[in-house]
Amino acid sequence: MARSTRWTRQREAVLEAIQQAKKHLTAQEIYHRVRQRLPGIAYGTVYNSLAYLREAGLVREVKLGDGPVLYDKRTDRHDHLCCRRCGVVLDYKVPHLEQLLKRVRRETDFQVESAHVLFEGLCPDCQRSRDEEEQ
Amino acid sequence: MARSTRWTRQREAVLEAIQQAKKHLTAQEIYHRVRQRLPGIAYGTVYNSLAYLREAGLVREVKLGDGPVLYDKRTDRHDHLCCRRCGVVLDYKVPHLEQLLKRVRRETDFQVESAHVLFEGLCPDCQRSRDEEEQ
DNA sequence: ATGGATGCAAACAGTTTGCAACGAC
DNA sequence: GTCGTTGCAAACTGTTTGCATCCAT
Repeated sequence: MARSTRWTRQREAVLEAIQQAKKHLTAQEIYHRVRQRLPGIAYGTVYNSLAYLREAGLVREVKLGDGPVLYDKRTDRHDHLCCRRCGVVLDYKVPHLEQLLKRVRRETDFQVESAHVLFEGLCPDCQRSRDEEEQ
Repeated sequence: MARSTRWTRQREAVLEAIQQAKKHLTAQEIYHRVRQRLPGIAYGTVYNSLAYLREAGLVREVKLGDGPVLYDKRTDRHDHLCCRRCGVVLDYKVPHLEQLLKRVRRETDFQVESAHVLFEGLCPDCQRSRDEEEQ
């Protein structure tokens, strides 16, 4: 239970890196981007900042099962599509998820609080690449 | 692309450990259980066996985002409930998932092939523990 | 007898931790 | 001035890899 209070240049820079990115970033990618503004920042500080920002509800973690955790500027509940060939990640919000949660609560003894849905398949680019290879 | 062909004592023992377990096992748990039958087996061999069994469709990996991969004797498509307090994992099959896949295919450019749903909440035991603490 | 699988150990990736020095409050 | 945060490095967990030996075919 960290009782984090201080707003530092490092935390600000990490938050901005995530908010300015056009895609979901790994801690490593954040580290390299933030280093251009704060060349002295340490890896540990990036992780510390990410934990702080997550607890503060300013960013969200995305865990895909494979590879490192991704950091997402979008903080509302949503789901993801992941390309099994190139790994690109897109947002997608499963509709009426609350209905499914109610159903699971009814059918099981679990007090279900949330759900994460991960779709896997081929992104548009990789569909094209595969089509070309097959010709 | 490994072209695995040989059925060894080690692979048989790893498969049986998974099939006899009443819960999903980590590689470490499998290692310790198999060691009672084959005391000489190496960690690397457990991982090798698990990769073989997964490719052969005899076991399934369960990735919960946190912690090590779990191995599941159930090989049909299904989903999981995970307790956020004690980590216990239960199976649950989301109904009509194919309908949702079709919808996602329609609404996105992705060629969606599969989905994994992870529900989080409190298992019955942890609901009880929490109720006691609050009294 | 062949070469895929094993046992062992070292390497690896991602993340966390310990601690003295620093800086936000 | 306090004490939470930083930078640095070492530790840690889970998994993969390299290689000589072994054994399933």
